[in-house]
Amino acid sequence: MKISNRAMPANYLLASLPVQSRAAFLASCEKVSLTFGQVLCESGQRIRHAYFPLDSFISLVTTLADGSRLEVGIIGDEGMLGTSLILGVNTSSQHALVQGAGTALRISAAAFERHCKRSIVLRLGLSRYVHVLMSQLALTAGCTHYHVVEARLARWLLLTRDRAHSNQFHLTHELLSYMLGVRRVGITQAATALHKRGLINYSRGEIDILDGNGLETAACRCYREARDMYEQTLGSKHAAPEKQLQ
Amino acid sequence: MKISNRAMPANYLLASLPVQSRAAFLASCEKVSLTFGQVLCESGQRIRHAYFPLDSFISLVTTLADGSRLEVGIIGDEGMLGTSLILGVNTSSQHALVQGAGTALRISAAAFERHCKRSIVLRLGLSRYVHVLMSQLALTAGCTHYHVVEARLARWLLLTRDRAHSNQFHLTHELLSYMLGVRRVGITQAATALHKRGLINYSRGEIDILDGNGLETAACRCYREARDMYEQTLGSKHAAPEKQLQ
DNA sequence: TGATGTCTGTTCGCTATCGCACCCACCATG
DNA sequence: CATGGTGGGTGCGATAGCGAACAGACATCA
Repeated sequence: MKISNRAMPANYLLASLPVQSRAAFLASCEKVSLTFGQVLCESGQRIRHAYFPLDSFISLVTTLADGSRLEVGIIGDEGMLGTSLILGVNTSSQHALVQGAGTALRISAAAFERHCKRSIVLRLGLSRYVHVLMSQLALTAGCTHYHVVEARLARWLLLTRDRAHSNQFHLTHELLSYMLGVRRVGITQAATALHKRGLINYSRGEIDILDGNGLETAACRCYREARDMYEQTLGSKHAAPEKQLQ
Repeated sequence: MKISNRAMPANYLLASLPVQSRAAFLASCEKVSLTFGQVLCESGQRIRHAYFPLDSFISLVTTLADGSRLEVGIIGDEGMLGTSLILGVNTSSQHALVQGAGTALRISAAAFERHCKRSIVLRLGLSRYVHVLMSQLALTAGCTHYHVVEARLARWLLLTRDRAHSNQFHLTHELLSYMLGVRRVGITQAATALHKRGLINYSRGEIDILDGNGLETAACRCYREARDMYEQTLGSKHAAPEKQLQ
C-alpha cells in the first residue's frame, strides 16, 4: 500500500496528528530551505526553532568530553528536531546538522511551546515520537557497540535512502566515517566490500544504491527493528496520510 | 552542602517536585521491596507500574535482534522507571532489572497517567527527567563506542556507588561483563588493573571502592558529564531536598 | 596545460577485544 | 571430609579497527 506520490513533500509526523490540532499549528510554521552542513542547534545552546523536515534530513550528533563525536540519530520527514521543547527544556544536548539539503517546516521555540500547552492531542502525538526517538537511541547504542562497520554502513545507507526518498545521494567516505565514528579507511573498506557484492556504486561522493533488498540483508537487523518500532508507535508512514498544507 | 542524613531514604526526583503536586501523588504510591535480579518490565511488554527507587537501583537493558544485550542506563533515587508513561506510551522498549535490592515507591500505570494528566507541574517536572535520560542515552552510546573497558568499568562503579549510597556493593565480574557488553575476562583484566592501582578491592562479588577520587580519574569524563547534566536540568540532588513522605 | 584540491584505495605495524579452554580458590552443603 | 557450585585468573591465537603515511584518480580553474 505504498503511496508513491512525492510531488508534494510532507512531514509524516505532522500528518499523523489529528486534523483539528494541525491547522493552527501549521499557521505558525514557515517553510525554510536547509543547506548541507548547516548547524541547526549546538549542544548546550538554547533551542531557537523546532524543525519538521520535508525533503531534507538532519543528523543528531553527540559530543563527548574528550571531543569524540558520534551520530546517534537521523531525522527526516518521519520526525522532528527539537523534541526537548516538548519536555519543557529549551536547551539541546546534541548537535544537529543538516545531512541532506532540502526544505523543512520551522516554528519558533516560543510558538511551539505555546501550541504544546494549548493542544493536548498535539502534545501527545509528538510525545509518541519522543518515545520512538528514545528507543532508537538505545537501539543505536547497542548497534554501534556490537556490529561491524560493514553492517552499520549498510544500515546507515538505508536510513539515508528512506529519508532522501532516493537511491542516490551525496556523501563522501570522509563524512560517513565521521557519522559512524570510524576511520575513513574503514568506510572505504566496507564500501568496497558492498560494492563488490553489487549492492552499491559510488564515485566521488555520489552514492547509488543498486540493490536495496541485498543491502538490507547486509545490514544488521537494527534497521528493520527501528523501522518496525516507528510504525508500531506512530502507525505506518504510508497508511493514507491525510492531506497537509504546504 | 552535602546532606548525609540517609536515615530516611527518599527519591530526589519526587523531592524536586513542587510540594502541592506531590502529596496527592504520593498517596497513590506504595512502598515495595525489590529483590536482586527481579525483572520489572520487559521489552515490548505493557508497563504495569512506574517505580521511584529509594535505596534500590535498576538497570535499563536494550536487546538487539541478534540477542546481544547492553545496559544503556541505570536508575536510582535520582530518577524513575517508566518514563514512557509520561509520553503517553504504555509499552516499554527496554528490559528493566533490579541491580541493587532495596525499596522503591510504586504506582500503577493508570494512576500515574491520571496524575500526569491532572497536574501540569508534576508532568513538567518528570518531563525534565525524560530529557536527562535521553541525553544520557546519547552520551552512553558515545562512551560505549569510544572508551576502553577499564575507563567504562570505573565509570560504572561510580554510577553504582552513587545509587547504592555506599562504597561497597555486591556485583560479580560475570554480571559486570553483561552490563558493559564485554567478556567476563575483560572485566577481570580491567578490575585487576584498577585493583593494582589501589582504587578498588573485590572478592567473590563484594566490591569495595577504596579511592573514589582516584577512580573518577581512571573513569572517562562521561561520568562527570552525566552528573553535571542532571544537576543543570533538575538541580542539585543535595540542595536542601524538601521533606518527603515515606 | 598545468596546478591545486578533493575523493578514494592501499599498505604496515599496533592494540583492544574476542572466543575458547582450562585451572584454581573459596564456600556451602550433605 | 568429599563434592559441587560459584567466582576469579591465565594463556593463546584470531580479528576488527586504529593511526599514519602515501599514491592514484578525477575535477576545477587559472
